[in-house]
Amino acid sequence: MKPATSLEIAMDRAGHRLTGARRSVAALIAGRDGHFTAADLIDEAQQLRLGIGRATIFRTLDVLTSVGAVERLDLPSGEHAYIACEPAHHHHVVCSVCGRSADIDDAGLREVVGDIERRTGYRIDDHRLELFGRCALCQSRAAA
Amino acid sequence: MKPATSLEIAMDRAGHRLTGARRSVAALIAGRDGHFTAADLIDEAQQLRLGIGRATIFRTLDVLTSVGAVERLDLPSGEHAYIACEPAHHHHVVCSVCGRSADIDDAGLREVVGDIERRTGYRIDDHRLELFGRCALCQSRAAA
DNA sequence: GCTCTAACTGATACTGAGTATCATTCGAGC
DNA sequence: GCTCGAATGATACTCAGTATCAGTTAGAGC
Repeated sequence: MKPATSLEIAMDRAGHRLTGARRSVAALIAGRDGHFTAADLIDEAQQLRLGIGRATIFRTLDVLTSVGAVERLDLPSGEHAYIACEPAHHHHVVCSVCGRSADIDDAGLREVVGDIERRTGYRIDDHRLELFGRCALCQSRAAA
Repeated sequence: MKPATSLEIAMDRAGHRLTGARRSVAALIAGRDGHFTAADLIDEAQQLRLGIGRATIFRTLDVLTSVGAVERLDLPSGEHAYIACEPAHHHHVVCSVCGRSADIDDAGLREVVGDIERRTGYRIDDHRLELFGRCALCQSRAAA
């Protein structure tokens, strides 16, 4: 079988098999707009009677994360959520009302990190910036 | 009883009682250099036979977090760790070798956030920046 | 198309973090 | 000292995530 969605392509390229279960999970993720938790997918799979095991969903999320097609983020509540995205270094702005998110590139953060390295003496290998707020739509809805 | 450490002062100020258990937990935290997990504290309390329950340690960490004397951070591994710090908005650089951390102030991030707001249309209420790398000491050790 | 095999699967059991409950204890204001 | 509500430890629970394992399947090589 040939890969169809970008999630499937990403798994295929990395040498992972394209099984029925993985396609189903990819489709569930592709049908989502904002971020989602593993529990969300498990619930949905159960409701749709896809016959996919809990463990398989976790495993598929791991694969997609390692491939870079999905990124894990930590909500302020401490929950672990996932989000489908392009496999390049970037960050997310998450709307705390509707859950939708937008990708942002480095946005001048590289300079900030360089400045911090200079001031602290640390050599920084990795960083995560997560932003939480309200998207334009939810703002105008609240104003109305 | 009068509060002694800064952690105790923070709890006292916010109107929380200074109990024996809370003092013990505060002492455990004060005796730590870098970040730590709830499990670390529970283990240590058990080894020292302090007679503090698991639940109490979680509750005390909650109190300290709500008071701002301790901050929760998410390690790249997905673990939840805590770190004692000043109750002002700032970020952390965490050494992935020794676990020690340094506080950093806004470091020009405010401008980056403002820029992102302009470009995405989001109104950003909250942000988290976490940096992981190696501290100066661990770098020179690795070089030797 | 058929065969073969390692990768993958679902079911199940397990672990470990964090929460809820509840009778008992205790800090601190009077 | 007394009082009372906040805090406690023990216990049981929930829920996310992992380990195991026998059975299944994708897809490469023929």
